[in-house]
Amino acid sequence: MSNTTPRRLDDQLCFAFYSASKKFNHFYQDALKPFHLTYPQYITLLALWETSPMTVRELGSHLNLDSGTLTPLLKRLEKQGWISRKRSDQDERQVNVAVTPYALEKRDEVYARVNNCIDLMSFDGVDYQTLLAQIHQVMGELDTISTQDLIQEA
Amino acid sequence: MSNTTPRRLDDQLCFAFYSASKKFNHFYQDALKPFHLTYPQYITLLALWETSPMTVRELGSHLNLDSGTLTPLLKRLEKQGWISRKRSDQDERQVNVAVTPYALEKRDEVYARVNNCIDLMSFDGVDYQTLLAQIHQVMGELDTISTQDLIQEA
DNA sequence: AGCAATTTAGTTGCACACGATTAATCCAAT
DNA sequence: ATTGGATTAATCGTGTGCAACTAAATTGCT
Repeated sequence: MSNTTPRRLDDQLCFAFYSASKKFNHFYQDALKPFHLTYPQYITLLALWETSPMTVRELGSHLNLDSGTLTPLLKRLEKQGWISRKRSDQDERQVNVAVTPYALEKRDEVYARVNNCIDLMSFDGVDYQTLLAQIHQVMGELDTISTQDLIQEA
Repeated sequence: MSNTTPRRLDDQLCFAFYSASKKFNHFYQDALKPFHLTYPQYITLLALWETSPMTVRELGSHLNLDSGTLTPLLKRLEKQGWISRKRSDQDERQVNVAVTPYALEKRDEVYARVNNCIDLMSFDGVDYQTLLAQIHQVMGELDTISTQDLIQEA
């Protein structure tokens, strides 16, 4: 109850992630412009190029997105011909999402475009693995904080 | 044109920022629940607690947000009594955004709540300054890539 | 078998985020 | 003094992101 100084550093850490995420999003938006894909749509396709078909739930647990986000996103991808959605015969609650032949045909082109754009960057002073590990550690820490902990002092 | 392998590592870096940003957002959403503030609203107030008044443009350049995002956000903050919006007399194009007495009164309480929630985390294995520096370096690299570079090979 | 609890995807409502456009205002150069 | 260009905030349209809820289907328990 005594600490009334803004945590500049911690705020900066969150703000850094917030800003970096937006910048990356913008970067991919430009890189993927030839395909009319957004970053969330791109990572959805990435997951499906690796494993297809997947149910909406499986996709969601890979991408950390719920059906409220995925359903409209998948409808847009379907409309543009990248994926198909079909209710499972075995369990009619599930919807199987699969890449289309068009998506398979375009896959290498998308990979090449993204790789070429990434090549424009030079991560010289960046220790890639350490950075990734630290981010994961921060995320792990965020996961350990339960909503309960936060609520109890509200 | 030859590299058709997905850049798992780079995708992972972007995805790590993307995921961490969402987790942080959720963390602050919970922490700020007693005040009915979102994270973007909170950083807007942080900026204004430091400098008030500011024009929408000045706020936007601090937070990297444009008027399309800020105008509705500021209207919500105004409606809830945190800020005031008044068109400048000197230059009627500008709108001066200022914290209200209510916001000043609540400031320390918000700081304390955020600090208490951050205290729940332990950034043990994390070298805070190095992490921040690396994130800034990545952001700097993203800034150097101009849209032109990305467009030319589209 | 029958029914309650669970699971799944979809829907709704709200809040960003941003590109593109618009309207009002200011400024600068004639 | 006018006017053309620049600046500023607001607006519009699209696309997430998520909490809360709904409807349908499945599972589990007796």
